Amino acid sequence: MEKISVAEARREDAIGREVLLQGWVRTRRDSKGGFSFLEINDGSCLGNIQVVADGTLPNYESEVKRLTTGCSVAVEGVVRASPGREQPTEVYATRVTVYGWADPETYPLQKKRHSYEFLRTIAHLRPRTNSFGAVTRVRNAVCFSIHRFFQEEGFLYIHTPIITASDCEGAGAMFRVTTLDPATQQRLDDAADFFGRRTYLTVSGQLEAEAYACAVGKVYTFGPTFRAENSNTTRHLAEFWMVEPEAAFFDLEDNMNLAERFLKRIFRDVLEQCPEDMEFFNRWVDNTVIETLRQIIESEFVRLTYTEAIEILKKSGETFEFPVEWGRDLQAEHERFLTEKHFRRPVILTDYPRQIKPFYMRLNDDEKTVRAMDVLVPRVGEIIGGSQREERLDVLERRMEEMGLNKQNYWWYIDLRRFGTVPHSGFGLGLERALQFITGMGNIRDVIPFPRTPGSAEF
RNA sequence: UCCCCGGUAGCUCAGCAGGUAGAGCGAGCGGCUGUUAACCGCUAGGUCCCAGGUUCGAGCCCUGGCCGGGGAGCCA
Repeated sequence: MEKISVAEARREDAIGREVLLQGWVRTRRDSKGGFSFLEINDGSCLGNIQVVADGTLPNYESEVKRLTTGCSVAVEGVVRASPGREQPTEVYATRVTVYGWADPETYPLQKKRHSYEFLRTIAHLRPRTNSFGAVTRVRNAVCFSIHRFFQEEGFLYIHTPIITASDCEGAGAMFRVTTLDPATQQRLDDAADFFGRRTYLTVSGQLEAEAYACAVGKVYTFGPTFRAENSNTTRHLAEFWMVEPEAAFFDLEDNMNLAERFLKRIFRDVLEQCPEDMEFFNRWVDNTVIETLRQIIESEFVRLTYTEAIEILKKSGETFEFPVEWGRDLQAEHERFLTEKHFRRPVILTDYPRQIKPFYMRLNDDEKTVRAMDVLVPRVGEIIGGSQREERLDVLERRMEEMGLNKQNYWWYIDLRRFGTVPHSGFGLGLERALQFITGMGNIRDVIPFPRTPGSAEF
């Protein structure tokens, strides 16, 4: 008797083996022929294993026939070829043990489809559904693929701080971190606080990653980031996961090549590793996701400058709600036009006007634009944002002054240019945005286990 | 934060020109079947989001909240 997963038991090479299966009942169908069918799922794959529980089991009447959706069980039995059409194998049970019951009168999950809105209110139980099981497996595959890609490319995985005193300017509002009690201390005294200064949850590990890139060459961070923006959309979370590679001696060209290789690698891996889950998304969520990913893997990303994009938008003849004008940031509608209508594939925009980008991006010789790059994809919009960093001490300091930043707060960052400075580049990928794109899920709250959004931190 | 839309049974929703609450699914029970979103019958189940107001009478109209969804801005 060996303990195996549902995924293993569903494979034909399991036929004939005596096994132990453990999982949760999805549904039970009785046959008055004196036996029951149990569908068992353990999360190892999308599909269930069909268990045939015969009436001769000692606990058949007392327990097996009382099993309902959500009950947890152990099944010992033999894997056989299934005469049914829906599954290659089934398990003929020699023993069924109940771990825990799930009162059908109060158990919220039924064996029919639920709305995502409802499932969000039971985020602790929604991983037991097909949809969220699939999201969970795809998310895992993507994370693994991210690590594999960077490891193979020679990047070192580094850990940048979660609690930070530095503001990666332009990245949005921050959460304060303090041990002071606002109820008893009317005015929060930074010097008296735990760290002796004002601290926040990180909005980006980029600045710290640059320090390591400027020492060990190629690095990446992959961790949680926090934004206190009061934005309520299908594409924003207050807590999300971000991948941020940073590489010394990389110019923007190298950076774009890395980003393109990176995305293609993730998409290819997910199609390979999670075919069943991807079929599920393609069937029930968005019937274009698989084809879209395949096309992207095959095609080359379009690359053009911000200035060229403005020209295309102006000549498009489209009527936009927001005006298209050089020097203004592109709106969601503009990005969508480029990726969904004009090019119909991912687009990398580069060389944005300096005034709409942060201080650390490298200034071009025209003095008007910076070496920024945004990777835009259909439906989701900006999925990657990055740049070649400003490595020239004098230019960096000048730009900080222009933007009214206090240079003392960035003394260590400036040091990286003062001592042995090198050209370097990096970018950030929002993990959940990538997952939205891959799975077709419409709301970012449904691709992270326990979403944090303004006014909502249950669970 | 702004603009729309919504909140009725466990879930998804319907509800008439304001007249006192319904369906499907789910659940319970029974029937039938190597079944597979099973099928057939019966039964139970509701502070119609909350608080005011108008009215003989409010799920429906008005006011103010709360919650959810979509879009926008900001961004990843």
